[in-house]
Amino acid sequence: MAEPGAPASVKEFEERLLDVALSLPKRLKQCADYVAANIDRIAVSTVAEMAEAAGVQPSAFMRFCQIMGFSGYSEMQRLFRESYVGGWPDYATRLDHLREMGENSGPRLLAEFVDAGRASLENLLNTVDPTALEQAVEVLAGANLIHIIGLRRSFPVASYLAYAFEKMQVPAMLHSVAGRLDSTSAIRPGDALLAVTFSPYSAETLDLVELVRGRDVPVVALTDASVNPLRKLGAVTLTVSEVDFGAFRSLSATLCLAIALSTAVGAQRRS
Amino acid sequence: MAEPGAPASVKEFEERLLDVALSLPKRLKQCADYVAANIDRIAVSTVAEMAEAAGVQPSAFMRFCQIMGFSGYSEMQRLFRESYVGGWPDYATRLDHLREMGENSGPRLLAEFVDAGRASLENLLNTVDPTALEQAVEVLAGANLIHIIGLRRSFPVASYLAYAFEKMQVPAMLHSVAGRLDSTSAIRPGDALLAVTFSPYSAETLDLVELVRGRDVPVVALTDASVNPLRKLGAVTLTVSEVDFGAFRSLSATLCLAIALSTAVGAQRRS
DNA sequence: CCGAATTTGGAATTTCTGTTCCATTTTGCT
DNA sequence: AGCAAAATGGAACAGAAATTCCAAATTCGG
Repeated sequence: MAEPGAPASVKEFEERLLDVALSLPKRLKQCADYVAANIDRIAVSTVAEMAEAAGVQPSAFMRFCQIMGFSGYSEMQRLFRESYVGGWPDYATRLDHLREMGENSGPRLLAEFVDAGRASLENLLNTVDPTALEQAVEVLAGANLIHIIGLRRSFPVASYLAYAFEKMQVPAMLHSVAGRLDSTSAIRPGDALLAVTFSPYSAETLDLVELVRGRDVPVVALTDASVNPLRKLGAVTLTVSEVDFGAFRSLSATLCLAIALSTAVGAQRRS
Repeated sequence: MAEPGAPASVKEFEERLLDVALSLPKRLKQCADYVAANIDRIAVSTVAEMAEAAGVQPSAFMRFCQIMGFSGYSEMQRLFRESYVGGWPDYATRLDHLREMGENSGPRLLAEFVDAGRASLENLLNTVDPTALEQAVEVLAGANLIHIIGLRRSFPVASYLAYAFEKMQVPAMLHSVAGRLDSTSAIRPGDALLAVTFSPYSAETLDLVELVRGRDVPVVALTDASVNPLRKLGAVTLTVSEVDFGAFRSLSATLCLAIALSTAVGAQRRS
């Protein structure tokens, strides 16, 4: 029953996985990736479930098990069922557990930020006005070229938006102040500006918004709840309030809105 | 399928168990007692195994399941399997359906991404190894200068890290390939490299990791759970598994980990 | 102590899951 | 481009597990 080369522990299993993963054809690599990311599911799932979740046929998953050194799925599953040591605590208890750790230890901070992030996401659905969101999608989908600006803390968001648009082949341009190369003349009628800014608002961003409004270019703003100058300038404003922990603000909610926005724009363009 | 009076959570199950346990005949009481003491086995055992361990016939155990309000063992087991994996529905297929249905309105997408983000964050606590995290903090806190690299999809994360370190006055340098200005000679002994990369891994990042490993500079990698080449190169690896669906990858969990990591490093430096 | 009701054991049945096999497609090489 | 080898998808098969059913055993009231 126990194959000669079969991993005898979860650790051995992981090592084996690393070994073989790189030289695997497409479908089998999918299995390896899914298993790596969801290793704890093996104990409680059927082949059919695993295969579907990995996006392959059950037969492909079987082959994967055999490559890992087992006679089949059942044998592989046995390894994980046996090493299953009583119910993993649920999210809440795990969180509590991590919180009890040392003051500023990494795990402790992680628990706090995860919690803050979750709270932010929950809030997000309440604070974002659906009408404004659809309006924003409309504006951006109708633009020839989408200009994106976001500096300092907002820069990660801005760069993510640029990446997402590029992926969906939506014409977009990321403006930055690197090297003081303004590219303001690239912003032309028919375009739109997507500005990301949070208090304290950077002057460069506000200046740019003001400038393009003067050229009748529509502006969509991703910003926080405080009353800010952007609304006055006639921007479609999407409000995000992040729950912060300590002095640091997670960007979970902001990025989530950014993905939703860019995906919606991409979808609308296509149709 | 779902019986009207069936427990919908492990908690409800336990309550119900207490209720019925006293008024049970001998064999069924045995079942109740064994289940009470080994509640976590339900997820990974067959009826036959449970029955034998409880010292009864399978049919007796079946009757016990029915008394607990389920249609049979399978239904009871499903409750425990689902609670074990923290049930995150299959977002890949869900988004697939969304796309097929042409349901791409902004608000609808936002709700989906919020949900996916929340699940990712919960999962983060499972996938990140606390020991590895502390090790990573150790390595980075001890470095003279922290070099950060992350391209394409990982660039937002890398730039966020650079911003956070700067805010905390931790010496850090963001490497980019803009203008093909490699700054590899800036990486010197005593420094550390923080690499952010997700499948498909960019060659530039892998090359840089390999290069600095040759100089005995320690590497911390923020990456996904897919089996990847970084581990082999001796990097401290922090794994995040997030829902990946083409361009639609949320970065909620990744950024959360990034903040926790950078904050912890900042705190450790100060002390 | 007898008889009805309840509980129990175990075999028969059915459903579902793991596994295998082979035709078709894809990949890699000359 | 054409061929051989490898990989893949899907359906058919085998096996194991859940479930049911009923006869035998036990319990309990009279």
